[in-house]
Amino acid sequence: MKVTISDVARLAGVSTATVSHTINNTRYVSGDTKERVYQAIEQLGYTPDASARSFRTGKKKTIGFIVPDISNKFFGTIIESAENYLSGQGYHLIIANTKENMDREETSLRLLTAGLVDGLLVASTMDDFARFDSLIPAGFPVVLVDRTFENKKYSSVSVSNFQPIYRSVCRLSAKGKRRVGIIGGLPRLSTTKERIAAYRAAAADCGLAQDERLIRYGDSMEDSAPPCLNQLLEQGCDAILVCQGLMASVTIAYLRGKGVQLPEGLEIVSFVDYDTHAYEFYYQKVDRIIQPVEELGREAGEQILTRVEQPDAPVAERVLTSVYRPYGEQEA
Amino acid sequence: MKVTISDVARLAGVSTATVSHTINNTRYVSGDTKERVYQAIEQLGYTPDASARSFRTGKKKTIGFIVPDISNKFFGTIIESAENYLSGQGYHLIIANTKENMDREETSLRLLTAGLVDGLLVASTMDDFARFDSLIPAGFPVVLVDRTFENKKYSSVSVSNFQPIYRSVCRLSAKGKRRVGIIGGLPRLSTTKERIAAYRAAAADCGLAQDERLIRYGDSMEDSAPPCLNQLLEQGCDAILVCQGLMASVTIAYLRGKGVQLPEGLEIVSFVDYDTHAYEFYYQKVDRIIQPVEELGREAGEQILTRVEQPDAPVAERVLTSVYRPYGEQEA
DNA sequence: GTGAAAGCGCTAACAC
DNA sequence: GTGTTAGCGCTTTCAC
Repeated sequence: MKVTISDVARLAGVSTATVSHTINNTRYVSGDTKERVYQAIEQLGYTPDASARSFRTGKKKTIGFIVPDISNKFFGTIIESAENYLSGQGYHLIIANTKENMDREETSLRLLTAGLVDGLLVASTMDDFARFDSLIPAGFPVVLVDRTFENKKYSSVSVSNFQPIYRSVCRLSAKGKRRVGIIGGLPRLSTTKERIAAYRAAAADCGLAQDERLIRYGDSMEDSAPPCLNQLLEQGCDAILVCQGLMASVTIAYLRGKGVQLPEGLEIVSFVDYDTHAYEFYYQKVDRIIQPVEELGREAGEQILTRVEQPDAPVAERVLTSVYRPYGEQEA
Repeated sequence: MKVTISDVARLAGVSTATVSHTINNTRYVSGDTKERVYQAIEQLGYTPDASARSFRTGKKKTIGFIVPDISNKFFGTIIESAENYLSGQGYHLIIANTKENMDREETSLRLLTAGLVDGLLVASTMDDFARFDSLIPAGFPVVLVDRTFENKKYSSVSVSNFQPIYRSVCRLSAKGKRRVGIIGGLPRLSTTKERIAAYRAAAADCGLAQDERLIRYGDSMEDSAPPCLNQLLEQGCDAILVCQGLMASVTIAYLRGKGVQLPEGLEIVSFVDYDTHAYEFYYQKVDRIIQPVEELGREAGEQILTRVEQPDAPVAERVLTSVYRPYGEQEA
């Protein structure tokens, strides 16, 4: 049968309170008593029951992370980084995958806020803040990751992409490009909106063609890139920005397959979701916008623990910056 | 404050037992009573507390998954697939990342088996079965994923790689290749051992050079491939097998960077960890061994629930098969 | 068809 | 410096 704290107490000849305090270092216990307790624990092979403990204390030592796509290396890396931080702080990580589906997100939100986790990290796929908000119990610790809402009720950790997008459009313009296209992610996401806004602003400021047909939206899944790309090529684009890592990889591969020479035939600016040397070769003719993915994950971990441990702390909005790295330029 | 089952009972004018049974459909409740209970629940915004429930029942409705590298798309996809199955069955997934570190695995094993999860999926990085085994409480449901041990005490879901490796070596031999090299993963892993064994058997059977210097081991991280590759090129290899997806991608990129033409300059056989069209172009000159990654994840999910729900079921050893796809051949 | 009440294993007042 | 004990919120046996 299961070994409980009472078994240990009995064998050690002390009370359960003493055993508990010994284990948790929560009040003074004499060296001698400690010794006997540890011996009993050892002898019985006792392990405190985590669910009894969390039931009693109300602390689960667990954080939930709702992501749109676990198998996407961008999120995989964020998860890794968050998990690394959290496990170091004695927390566990529960993962829920929404596949960019709002109903799945709703279900996960309901399940995870029902006493399963102490706090929630969410890379939301919702377009509607009110809907999202209605699913979070009052006072429940939440940190938005990567994707945010206009409403700043919740803490967030995100990446600012305005500057690198704006800058790359200007550079393309200076190089004489006139029809610059862009492939964004899902239109409802804050990240996409921000990037498209930067693109629009820069195109206007630089006097480039402003044509809605130059703006295409994918869904960040790999198969969505080629159709967008074809449409942009039909529009006679001389340069294209791709706003998401996986779509960018596919785009580059696809262009090579078509025999398009980079950068002569077409200039590409690409988001890179993670830092890797693996595709350096493929990217060496492509301007890159490199997101601070690991920092995003760690920061998300830090933020959520702050909220869990100090629920009344002011809402924090942390914005990290991407690095813009034109091809040919050396790494810093 | 928190709304409990007693609050609901009081408002509905019934006992807590009735509320519980109504929620859980666990004994007959008259339509009328049901109605009142649901109304009270609605009115109070009651949600049953998950940790009280799991404390009481002993069931956490949660499975742990210990993986060596979350950010690796191979594991990311397995996790996604397992999570998809498990969430459909009402289970949650807790992730722990070991980074191929045995001590981290030990820590995770200890933490997760201490009443946090109902069962454990493990893609172990341990070389020592005894050590692994000693960390699992008697009768605790465990399913080994991808990586197995000689000892068949635990259920497992893995991929058989003997056949595709053997076959590709034979084909290379038939094409006149004489010095076929191989880059394996971590030497201690069952997957690596199996692949190297297949390579050795085939090299011997086909009368190829059997030279230990043709066998190199990486660590499945991307930076480990180039050194291995350089050593093999120095050995005058005319063909190379790469046993892991990420290392294969790097290898192909690296060879292109060096100006090596595939397959004329060097023939490559590569493991592909996941099904993607993204790199079709890069892979079109490379023989591929495609692992059934999604099936691996789903099967792992099924197996662990079987063990959780029927702890006395016989140990199951499920071996899936990889697909061998020489370049130029169409997909089935 | 429903209720009363006994705990699950642990923590943390409170008491001495 | 340590013990006693009251629950945390829920499920489930036993009773009617």
